[in-house]
Amino acid sequence: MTEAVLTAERILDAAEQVLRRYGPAKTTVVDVARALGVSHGTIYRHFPSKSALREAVAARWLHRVSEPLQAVIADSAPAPQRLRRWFDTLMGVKRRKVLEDPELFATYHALVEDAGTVIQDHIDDLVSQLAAIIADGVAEGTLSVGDPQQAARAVFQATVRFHHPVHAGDWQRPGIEDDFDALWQLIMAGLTTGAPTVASQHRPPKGG
Amino acid sequence: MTEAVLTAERILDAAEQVLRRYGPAKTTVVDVARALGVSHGTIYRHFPSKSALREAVAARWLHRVSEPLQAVIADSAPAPQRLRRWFDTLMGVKRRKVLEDPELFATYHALVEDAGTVIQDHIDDLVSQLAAIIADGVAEGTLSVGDPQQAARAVFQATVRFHHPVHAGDWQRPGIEDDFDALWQLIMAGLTTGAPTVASQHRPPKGG
DNA sequence: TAAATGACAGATATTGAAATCTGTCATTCT
DNA sequence: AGAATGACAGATTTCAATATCTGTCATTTA
Repeated sequence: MTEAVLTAERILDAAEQVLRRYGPAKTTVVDVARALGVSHGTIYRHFPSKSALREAVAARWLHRVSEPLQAVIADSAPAPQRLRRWFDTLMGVKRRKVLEDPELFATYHALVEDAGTVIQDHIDDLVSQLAAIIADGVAEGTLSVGDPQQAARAVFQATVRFHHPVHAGDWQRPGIEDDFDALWQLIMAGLTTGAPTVASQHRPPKGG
Repeated sequence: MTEAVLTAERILDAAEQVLRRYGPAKTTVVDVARALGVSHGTIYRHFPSKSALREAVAARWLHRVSEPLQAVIADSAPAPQRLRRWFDTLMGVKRRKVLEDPELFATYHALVEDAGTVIQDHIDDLVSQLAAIIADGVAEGTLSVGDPQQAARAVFQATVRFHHPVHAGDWQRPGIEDDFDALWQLIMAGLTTGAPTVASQHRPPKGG
């Protein structure tokens, strides 16, 4: 029946299908193998363990999130507009995913949660994209910050509620768009003030 | 043995003890009653249901968080300092709780999670406190924002990663203090720029 | 008579035996 | 030979029988 050679890619496709159907808790390697019409031992020729397979699925999913954002960076609009569009795109993609299929979204979130370094790599990627836009803004004079990399991290953290999956429940609330607009106003004000590079101006007491 | 009259307060005390010992999943009304040396039916004369009891425990816990922050507001220092101290206090309290007894922290977090309106009330309380400080700052000329209430909401959201319990895992990471300093710098820059009152300067496309 | 009890019904949780899963590897297939 | 298989051991999960829990209320206690 299935003529094509068995590749890691095909296994990932099958794994996605099965995960979509059974969810992250019930999906087994045997299920994935059955979906492909092979024995489960064969899967282990391509992935060293079940969790490696899950990680690969998670990584591919995250890549699908970060890829469309590259297009925004390539754009020639001024940095402030691109920055806003970058977030609108990021939030739009995630929001759409939750609304369309909350269960599937939860599935991928669970996958990512115990996927080792995959999340951190993804976040680093996103922050780098932000830093690139902010650096452009500094170059063209539309933004004014000391250290674009640091500013990018700060902006990413400030917006956590609007893109981190644990807050997905909030994304359907009524006032959420106004909330983001208010936050955006604060952030843009902060990014156009010409902040110094050095970090700490006042340290909290350390001991417990 | 136990001479004192049975009050709601005493039940809450006992419930806390039992929760501390058994965790939120294993704690039963029977356990709480046993700890007090009464029958479980008696508990229901003071609380209409188990979840009402849990809510009351959660509310009391949250109150213990928001109360010490009132002292910061009463202080006479300039608003920017008070604002920073307010956050240092809030984050300090939470951080200490997680470090001292992560399991107990998780217990209370679970309690609060399914405690109905209790969380929202608590957040509203905190944001009001922030708004008060920011309004003072505007009055004394050390801060400059259009709408203190809106600014307070924005600041609270921007700092979510540093006080929302779902992010507690991050609080022990090495760079966390620098992260907050960078964010704080952005926020303070935003709060001293004299932003307009109206919210939206550019709306994202709505449809999916 | 106001507060507390404890037996009860229906709902929920625990438990341990049986079934299934993961990961390995000697063997089979092409 | 290189790829795939499937039986196997130990770990994990399922499932149904059993026990416990929640919330009520007629009765007891002080």
